[in-house]
Amino acid sequence: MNATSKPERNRLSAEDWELAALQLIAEQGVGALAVEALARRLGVTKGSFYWHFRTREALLQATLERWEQYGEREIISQIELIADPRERLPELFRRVAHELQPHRVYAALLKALDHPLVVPVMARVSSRRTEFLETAYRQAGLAPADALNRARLTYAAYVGFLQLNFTLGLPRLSHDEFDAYVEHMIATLIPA
Amino acid sequence: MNATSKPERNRLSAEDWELAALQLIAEQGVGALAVEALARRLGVTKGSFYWHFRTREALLQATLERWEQYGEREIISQIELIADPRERLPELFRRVAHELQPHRVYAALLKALDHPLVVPVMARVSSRRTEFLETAYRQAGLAPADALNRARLTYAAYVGFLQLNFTLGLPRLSHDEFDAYVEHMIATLIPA
DNA sequence: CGCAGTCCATACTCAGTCGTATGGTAAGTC
DNA sequence: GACTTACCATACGACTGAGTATGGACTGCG
Repeated sequence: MNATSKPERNRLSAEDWELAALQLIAEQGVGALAVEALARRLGVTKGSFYWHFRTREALLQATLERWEQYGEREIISQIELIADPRERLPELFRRVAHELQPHRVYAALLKALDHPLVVPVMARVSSRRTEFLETAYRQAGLAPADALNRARLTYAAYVGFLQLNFTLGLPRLSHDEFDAYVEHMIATLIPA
Repeated sequence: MNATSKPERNRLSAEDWELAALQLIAEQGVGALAVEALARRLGVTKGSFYWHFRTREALLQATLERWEQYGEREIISQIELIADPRERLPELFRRVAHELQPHRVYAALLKALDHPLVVPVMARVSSRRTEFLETAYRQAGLAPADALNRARLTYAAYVGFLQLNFTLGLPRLSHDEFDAYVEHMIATLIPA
């Protein structure tokens, strides 16, 4: 983290390509992940790329794996430290609502679900998160069957919100409106 | 509707191309909408296509417009006939849950939100539906501010469900599980 | 019958992108 | 100081898919 941040005249590593690929995906989607375009972004040519990766798909695969591993567990592990189980879900909602960059990547990957490589990754990540929600709902007092469906509903609402207000830029919520929406979600989805 | 249904040796019209394009989008997404592939599907060559449309984008545009106009208003108009306003939302949920083909198209379009042509169409359709939900929630007794947020939450849950269980094929719900999920949605989102 | 308009086939051009082949340069290593 | 290794540039081949040019076939109409 000391000298490889800036795109100066440094040599590149495979990790640099993966990070740049993830950023490009967040900005323009998986479809825009072209080898030469990414090389131009990094100030080099294709020759560099094909030294680090065997193919374009290999880069995408490595990038997705990196995202799947490093993308989660910051929030989830913090939430589990909260003592009162009934306080975890509201706190989770509010913390997630204040993120930004992780949602960008996730939203970009949602738009790339026609690509066979991203489907299993998104399936694993989404089901893990849903399972986390399910246990949280159970700890909050919901019956097992209700907890499962409530977790599905909650995560579906999250995904749909990303598509509608993030990708689609639909209602263009103001900051206050967004906060009110989050509080409405909490009041509606979380058992009192 | 008498002789233009079957793909026999008939001549084609622009409408035939648009309908075939919509079906192909529903099956394989917008990215798979290629001129020659669609021509093979219809049993002709590109020469036919470029007589009816100036470009590939023109076909996509026309197809999206057709979908936007003819895609809705079947269910919505039927729902408005229900006398008791408090019965409309549960009935809407259950009817929508029993559809299939419209969801296919909508889900395919959700995956194509990186294409600039589909964004405004999806924005219009989605906001119209959300507004319909908002008035329904108001008629069901919710306060205006709550009705708006509840409508957003409901439609986001719908969109997210499509992505997760349709496109992603996530939990692979059985028929009974799906019905239970719908009833859980009704119990959670609709005021008693 | 002949002609014009409609619809389609064939054969191209052109641009974008993946992947390869090969040579070049800077930094270490003995 | 020669030699290896890591990284990159350049040039090329091949494929894919959009769009064009042009001619042929069928149909209705005078």
